Amino acid sequence: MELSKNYLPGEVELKWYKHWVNSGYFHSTPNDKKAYTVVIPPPNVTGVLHMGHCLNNTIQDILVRRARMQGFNPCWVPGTDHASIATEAKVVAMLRERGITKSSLTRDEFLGYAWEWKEKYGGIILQQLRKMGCSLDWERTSFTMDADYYESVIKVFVDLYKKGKIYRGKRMINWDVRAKTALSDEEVIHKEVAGKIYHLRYKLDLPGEEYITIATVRPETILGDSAICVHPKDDRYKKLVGKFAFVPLINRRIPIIADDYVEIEFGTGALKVTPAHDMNDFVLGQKYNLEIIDTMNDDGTLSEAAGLYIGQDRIEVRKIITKDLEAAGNLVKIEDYTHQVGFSERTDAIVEPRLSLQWWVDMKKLAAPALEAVMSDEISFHPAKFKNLYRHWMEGIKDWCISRQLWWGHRIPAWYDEEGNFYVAHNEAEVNANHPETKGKKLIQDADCLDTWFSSWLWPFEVFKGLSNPNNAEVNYYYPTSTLVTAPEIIFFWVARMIMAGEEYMGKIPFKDVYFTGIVRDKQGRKMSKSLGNSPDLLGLIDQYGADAVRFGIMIASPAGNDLLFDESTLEQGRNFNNKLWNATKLLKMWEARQNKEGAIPEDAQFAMDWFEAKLTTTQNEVDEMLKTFRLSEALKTIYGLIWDDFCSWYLEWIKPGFEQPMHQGVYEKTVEFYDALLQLLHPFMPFITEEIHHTLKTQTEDLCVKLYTPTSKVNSEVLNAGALLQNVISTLRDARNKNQIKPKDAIELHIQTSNNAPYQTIQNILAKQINAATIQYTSSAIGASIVVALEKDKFYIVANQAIDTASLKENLLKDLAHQQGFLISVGKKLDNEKFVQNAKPEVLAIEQKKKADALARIQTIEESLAQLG
RNA sequence: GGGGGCAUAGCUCAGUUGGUUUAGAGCAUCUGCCUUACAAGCAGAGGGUCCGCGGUUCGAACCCGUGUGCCCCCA
Repeated sequence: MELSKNYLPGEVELKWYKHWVNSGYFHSTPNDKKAYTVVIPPPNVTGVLHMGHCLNNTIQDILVRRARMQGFNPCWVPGTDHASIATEAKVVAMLRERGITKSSLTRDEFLGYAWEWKEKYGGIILQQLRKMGCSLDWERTSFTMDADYYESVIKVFVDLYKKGKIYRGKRMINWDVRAKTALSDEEVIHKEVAGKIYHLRYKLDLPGEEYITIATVRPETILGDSAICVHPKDDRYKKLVGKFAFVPLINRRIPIIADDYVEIEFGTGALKVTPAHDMNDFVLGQKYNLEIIDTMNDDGTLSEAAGLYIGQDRIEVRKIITKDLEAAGNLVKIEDYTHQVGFSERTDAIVEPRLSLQWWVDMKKLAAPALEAVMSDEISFHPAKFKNLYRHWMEGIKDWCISRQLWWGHRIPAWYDEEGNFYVAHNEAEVNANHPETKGKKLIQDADCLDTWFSSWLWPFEVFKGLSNPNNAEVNYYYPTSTLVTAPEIIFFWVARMIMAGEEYMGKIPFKDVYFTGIVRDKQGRKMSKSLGNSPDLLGLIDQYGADAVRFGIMIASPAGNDLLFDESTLEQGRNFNNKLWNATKLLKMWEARQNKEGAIPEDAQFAMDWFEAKLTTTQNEVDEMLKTFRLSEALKTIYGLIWDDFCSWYLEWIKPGFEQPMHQGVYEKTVEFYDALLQLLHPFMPFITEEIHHTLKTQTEDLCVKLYTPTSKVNSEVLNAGALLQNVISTLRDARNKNQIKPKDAIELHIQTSNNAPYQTIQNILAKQINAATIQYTSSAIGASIVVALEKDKFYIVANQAIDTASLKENLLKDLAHQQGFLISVGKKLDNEKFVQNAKPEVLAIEQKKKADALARIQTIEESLAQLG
């Protein structure tokens, strides 16, 4: 079979993915092997594959494939998240295109459209993961709104409510006026905004025309003021505390109070308190039992309670009220002022603090064991630096607002009667059963849904029906899972909460290791986002470079624990690496056809084989260690170097027969064996090409995908040293050739002056081939008219058909000499220091003494060479 | 405002309990080669005040303090 000039990934990838799935390699069922379980961080059902997914899922696939080849029973569970806000937004947009408004539909009608959308467009991302080669168990695809899953979410709500860990409370929440929904703090994006600060004077309830001036960035909220607050130590206002003032325009009488929350230096030092429309003012209001006047409707327009501007949007009102205040003589001045304003992550509307009845989870009770699990390293974070962040957050944890004013999601299982009583239960029948007084009464279920994270925190066990079918064989086998791979930005949204849910419902932590990936940024270091348009088209890249190259490119640029600066050039590097592998295959296929079975294996080939065997084993052990500690990028770099440099550039060249000469069968077979071992090592990172070449090399009895790693043998370090010496000599002599402008085609004669010929004799055939030497001889004295090179204690004389540039030779030797002498001085300083000799460990002392001896020997060699040059 | 992190070659990063030859790799750069696997390649080279300052130590890229500059999270 003729192999193509370059590697062509397209068909190969399709072919093998299909084969792997059809062979059932990715499907797992409990057996007597040890489980290695990974649950995918479920992408939004609306999602399309982006660079973040690519990184995240490549890492998971590497871990899972490696586990498979190590003899574990790996189970990687795919699935999607119903993503209530994002999906509802998509469905609303789809309906708008069809000329339907959400408000014209009943809840059931809307959900009908939503499911229709989900079935049609949802989960595209799962198809895309296949293109990347992800070895997911597709027979286990889960969705956070599957029937069983849905029931479990409800079960958890009811259970936590019964345990007193869920409560209903009027609290300040972030309100998205456009989506008319509550947002969690994490869904609010704070941005610096250039605004104005308004100084307004309030008439005091005292005889005469006296005023107090406050500063505010939100003049439209004065209609909801219930107090003015000053600092108790502020001399300007001390006499006013306990007195009253009138809110401008509406003349409501409000008290002047004192609290050290107020900053004396800020603004005028007097703060208007509007408990219904500011988080901090709300706290003050609670403390001083102030009236709460909610002046805003859920769409951001002013309410009846405002008294003025009813029905107009708060942003418009700001302009109008400013004019009216000015006309009324209450506006003192306006200054420019830059401050932080919260925007909705989803709709970009300015978020309004608003009082609302919401459902909350009391987090303090859940957080304690989850904090302990990470602090005690029962769960290990990689990199460990995230432990600090986690601790800080968990120690200051706030209650979790879990209700969302949406229809797509898990509906809150609470029912209200007409008197305003409410009952939490799994369903209405249960309410009637538990509360006989409700029978016959009209009950209405809470209209709101639960926060999406309230379902995803059950993911690691509910994908195995750990809650809907407790103690089933699967959850007992697969849970706790092994490793969670996720982005650091959802450490609180998701990771922390999964730990809590795991402890609460399974009585066990949900995973042993958490690997936090970096954030994918563009070349300029900007986070990739839709709005910036700096996100490349991943499927296009896969088409262009192949999935293996994309996986390579993204992994080689992903230092453990750091962000990844995505640059397409690493994909090119990946493609080139594919091609390198392909060409090595072509070389081996050529040798396969030219085998010679006669005679013994040549001595130099035997040396090369022994050396590579040792090198391979050493590297396999290194890679093993790196993967154990999640240094994936480093592991890939190591494998890349082993294949490109050690195998292709050194080993294959060392065993390469002369022009059109045969290759000894023993050497050929060993080399195929080596190559296969390399492919196996690389397979988790680049699954497609490795599988393809594995089968191209020879007829195989099993696929690489499921081929078990064999334990490594002991390393012969002596042969490793001999190989390193050979490489060093070759490089040094090639450098000398280059510097003296000896053309690659021109053969040289080499004379070696050494006190010990033996190490050179074993490698001399390889050496001759590698530096294009016609002859290699040993000498005990200097060779005239030659290029002299000093290496360690030995000297090399190159005789070439070429004029010798003594000046540049001398220059090189002098440079080397200066370096060695400088080194000698630094070593000498240490050894001459009595305190060093007294305090240093004996082995350190020995090393320093050896350094000194080596430096002296090298200096002598160089000086002798210089002397010979005259 | 509170908290966390980072700073080593042009770029991206290694550098494990302080001593492993006056710091390593990949990419990029430069020089020479179209050498029968590979120019998507081969061979070789150059390139660093380990952010500044101070301290601990016989010895600091590494430990401590401080300054500067970047990044992230929360308010």
